[in-house]
Amino acid sequence: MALWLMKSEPDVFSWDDLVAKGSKGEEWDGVRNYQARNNMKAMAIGDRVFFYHSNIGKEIVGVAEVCALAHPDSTTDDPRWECVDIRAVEPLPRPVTLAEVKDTPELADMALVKSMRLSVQPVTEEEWKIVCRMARGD
DNA sequence: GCCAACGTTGGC
DNA sequence: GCCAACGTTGGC
Repeated sequence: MALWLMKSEPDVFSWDDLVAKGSKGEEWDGVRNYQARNNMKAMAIGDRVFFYHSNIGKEIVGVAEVCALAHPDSTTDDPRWECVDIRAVEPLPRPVTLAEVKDTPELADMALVKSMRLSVQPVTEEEWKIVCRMARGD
């Protein structure tokens, strides 16, 4: 099972919006970046995804999972763009902010810091564990 | 709201 | 195929 992080501006689509979609989840449409799309094409059902609020909050707020493999993006006729569906699994006990990630030397290589503008990015197992630990507050 | 970073587009 | 122009993302 692979691990990922997806960004959303919460005033457009927030964690609460995803929770409200329930077990059917939501199509992650609108991505128009090849690297982000390639990451989605590499996803498998059940892959875990950190849900990150960009712009407002700038924090990782919850864990979601992939519930549909990459399929054509329904918001465009352009066959290049595909997307997966994700659904909420659980909120983090406490959000982990971008500032905290930046203050954590072990997370200096996270794509969140290094590839700031990439909206769908891989997360290593190590990074995942560290963020989860921070979210628990230990 | 500004602007730096960076990806994409299009002229040559 | 290069690179300047342009558009978008996202932190501040």
